[in-house]
Amino acid sequence: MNADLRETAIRVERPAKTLRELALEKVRDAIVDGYFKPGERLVERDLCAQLGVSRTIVREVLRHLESEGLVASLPNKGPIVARLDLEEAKQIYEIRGALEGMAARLCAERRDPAIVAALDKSLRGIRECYAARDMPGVLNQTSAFYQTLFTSVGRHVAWGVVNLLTVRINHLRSMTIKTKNRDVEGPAQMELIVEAIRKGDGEAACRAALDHVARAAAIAETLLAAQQAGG
Amino acid sequence: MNADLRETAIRVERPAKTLRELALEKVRDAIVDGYFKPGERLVERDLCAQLGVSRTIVREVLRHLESEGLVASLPNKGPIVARLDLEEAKQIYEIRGALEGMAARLCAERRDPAIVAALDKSLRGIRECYAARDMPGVLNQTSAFYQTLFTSVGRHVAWGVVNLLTVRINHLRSMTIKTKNRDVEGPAQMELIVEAIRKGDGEAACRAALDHVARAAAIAETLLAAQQAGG
DNA sequence: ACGAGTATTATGGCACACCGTAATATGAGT
DNA sequence: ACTCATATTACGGTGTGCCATAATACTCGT
Repeated sequence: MNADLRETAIRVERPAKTLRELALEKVRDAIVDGYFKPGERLVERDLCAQLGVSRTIVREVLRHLESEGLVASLPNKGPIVARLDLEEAKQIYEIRGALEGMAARLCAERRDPAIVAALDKSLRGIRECYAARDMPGVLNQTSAFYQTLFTSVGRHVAWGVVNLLTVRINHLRSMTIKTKNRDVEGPAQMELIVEAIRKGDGEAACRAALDHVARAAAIAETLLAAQQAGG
Repeated sequence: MNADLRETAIRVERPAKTLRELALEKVRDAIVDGYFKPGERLVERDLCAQLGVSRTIVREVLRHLESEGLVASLPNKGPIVARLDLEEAKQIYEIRGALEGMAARLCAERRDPAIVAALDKSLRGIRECYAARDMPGVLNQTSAFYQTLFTSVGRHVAWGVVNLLTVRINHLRSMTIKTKNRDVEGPAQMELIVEAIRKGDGEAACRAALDHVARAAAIAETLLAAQQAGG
């Protein structure tokens, strides 16, 4: 019967996802985008008011973000936005290097032109976003590039790990891509990855991926050091 | 029949850390140890009764375990114990290989006798536990071995990732170490890692670590395949 | 001005109540 | 007796008020 069809017409913007998931994304974005600053306290009942949801939801969201490493909980104080220290950031870049190198090698050994085509497409997208000064677009396309690298060889778990770690250094990523010359240097390094994969040279692909991450890490380290000194 | 037994078996004791942390560990252990079987539904109100805590806690714990990958949530059905499929397990072993190889390489390059001594100590512990048929001990000592590998070169984040992934394949680990000859083969492979580190040969250490994980993965794959076939 | 006692604030935790949905049981009509 | 429709139940999703406790702010008496 069309009963539910009729109901959907007047339905009150009933989100497909649960409130919890929506709230989770809101808060995560708020932290990642810097709306909530590192070290800032996240008061449950304040969040309830801001999000327009109940404490139940807020608490579950905070717990979730805690397990993602975006939120830390001080004993007898409550949750705060996690601080990112230089050492942790370096380790995250290092892990990304290990996993992205592995994925690049696997892509190369697969010798599938479709993979190369997909990577090329993302790479073009990155260059276009850079040209248009669309920095969020650059991040998205970069994520798409690496997502292809992992999922085209079926490495969904590794992609999940990389994603989990990446949100923690997101603001570093935003700063890194705005660095002078990064708009040509970054895509050039990714081009090397794609080329190695095109040639089926796993070793070179792995090395190129490592180089790219290492460079990003170096830039991030400089930024973070300067930020801690000057800020 | 054993309703009482089931209810009291994993009940939390109040003191010490927050109830939430205690409950989290209880439920995680219950899943890891197979007290809750894969695919089994985790009914919130039942868990409240079994753990002796409120729904608030139970829900936060379930959320946490969900983000750890130990629990999955079916839409409009609720949480169940996550099933582990062969493909996922293989990927987890692969990631462990990448990270443990990296850590082993770093240990070798550090050329610190204290690291070798600590690894040797864990290795001896493993052999002793094998000799005493103390299988939980074997797992603990093996964890200690790898913890040393990571944390002695300061790679706490990577160790966290490995830990996170390892709980998901814990029952495979338990089965793997009970395999015929694993009591001599496993320690022998770990000995190779230690030897390479002692010699300061990063490349060999990395390879040895990869070999060890690869062997464990192969055993696990056989077991899992047999298990799925046999039922 | 200082210190003790008190009020406020915030988290941790609990109990309950309500809704929607899915599964199951029940019952009425053929 | 079988089937279909309806009632009931089970359970997650969500909201809310309340209590205990710890930390912090405040106030008052000296």
